Amino acid sequence: MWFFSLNSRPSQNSSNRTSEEGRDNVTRLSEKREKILEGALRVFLAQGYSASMDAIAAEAGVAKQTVYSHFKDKNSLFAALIDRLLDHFVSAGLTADLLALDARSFVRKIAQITLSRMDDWEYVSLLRLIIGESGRFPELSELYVAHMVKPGIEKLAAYLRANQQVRFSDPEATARIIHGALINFVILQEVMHGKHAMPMSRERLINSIVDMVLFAGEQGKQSS
Amino acid sequence: MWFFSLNSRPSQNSSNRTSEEGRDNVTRLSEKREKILEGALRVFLAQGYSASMDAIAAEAGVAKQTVYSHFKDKNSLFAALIDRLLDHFVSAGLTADLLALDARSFVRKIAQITLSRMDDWEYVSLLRLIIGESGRFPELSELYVAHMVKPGIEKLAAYLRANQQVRFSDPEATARIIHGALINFVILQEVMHGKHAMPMSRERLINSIVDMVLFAGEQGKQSS
DNA sequence: AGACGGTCATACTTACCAGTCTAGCATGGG
DNA sequence: CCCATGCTAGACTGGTAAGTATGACCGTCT
Repeated sequence: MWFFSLNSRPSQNSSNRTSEEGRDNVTRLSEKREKILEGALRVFLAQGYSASMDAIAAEAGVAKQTVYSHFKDKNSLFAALIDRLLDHFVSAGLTADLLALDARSFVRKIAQITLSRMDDWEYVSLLRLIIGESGRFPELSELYVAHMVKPGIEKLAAYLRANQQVRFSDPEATARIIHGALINFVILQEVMHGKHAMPMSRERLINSIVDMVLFAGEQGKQSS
Repeated sequence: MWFFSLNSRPSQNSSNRTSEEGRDNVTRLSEKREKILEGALRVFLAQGYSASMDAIAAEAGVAKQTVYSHFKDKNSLFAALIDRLLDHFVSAGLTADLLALDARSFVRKIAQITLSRMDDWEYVSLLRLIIGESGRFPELSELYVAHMVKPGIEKLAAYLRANQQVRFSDPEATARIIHGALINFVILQEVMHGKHAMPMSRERLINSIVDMVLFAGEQGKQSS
């Protein structure tokens, strides 16, 4: 039905910004576009795809016509926003310096980073939105999987596989278990509002994950 | 805003079915109600809460007025349906005979049961619906957590805690890890359509979970 | 000054949807 | 036979939303 870009990055519009001197003009153009995207972000994340274009325009402090002059229709705006959000959260992935850590610290750090997103209203709402719309907009969740989940799990698996201290019999599956335990904690506690019904501290979960993974990895070794 | 029942179980309607001889009448009443609920099930699960009452009536093969004669409004119908669905899936929980199994078989069995629901379109759609509407209808996800997740995790934790063969340092957290790894697998593969982008067999995940949990549990013991 | 382009407010068109209303049809019980 | 009850089809009301159209405003470039 429709299509998400990502990868195809026209930066702003396909308009010709050859000379840097057109800055004044282009800047103002981008400013509106930016305001629209920020308004759309708040409204879409709060109300889901059913949010009205009037509400978005109002939230952005912009006339509805302006929204339609920057984005073809609702789908385009939505797609542009999701692209942007995925881009944003993808950049906050695991960096090179983590790879130098020992296995125990590495897993702990990954877990802490993943769970720290629980506090990010935008992340929690994005998760809810993507899962919720995954029926109507499969491309959306596929994009999420391809750009956020798959790379994350693969990097984690690659680390586990390459690690010399500990031998993992199935690094890919182990990576999925770690990722699943963490993301599901976010979904359960924040997305599904389970933190009151079944509270648990992040540290407690992290400690258990670290212990479990490390013990499992030591199956062939003798270590205290 | 509105309210889900569950617990208040009027079985069918609160109507008096004292004598089995009123069957003819009541049966026909229930038949319509049943048809409506089945239609609503298909349409709500496929399209989300935004599905139209006309579509539901059409799918149920029933006049719209009939829908409104059995259910006050859209919310009531939706609530009744969710109650019904939660009821249905809750009953398929872990039974007593599982508790007799040794730890390894127990965890494996739990995992198999949980993952077997991946094939159930209704379950996958319900998961998507509940998460997706958890912003607009927090009661919905809280009900899900209270009636399906919490009991499941608590039973699992209770088994782990009581188990004599293996010592778990934190059974509750361990139960959450197992549950998270499993449910997240369902969400990733089926709800978010990730099975093509990142395929993995259930058996492989189950084996890793079982190994991981059992090794972790053996930390204080010497067993092959 | 005049043309242009982006923006704004507002109104409009078209479509959909929740919930109601009406009038007719079928059946079963008195 | 008649009436009550549940059902049906379809029209209707009121409200909301996507997307378009209009006309006015304003800074910039020529």
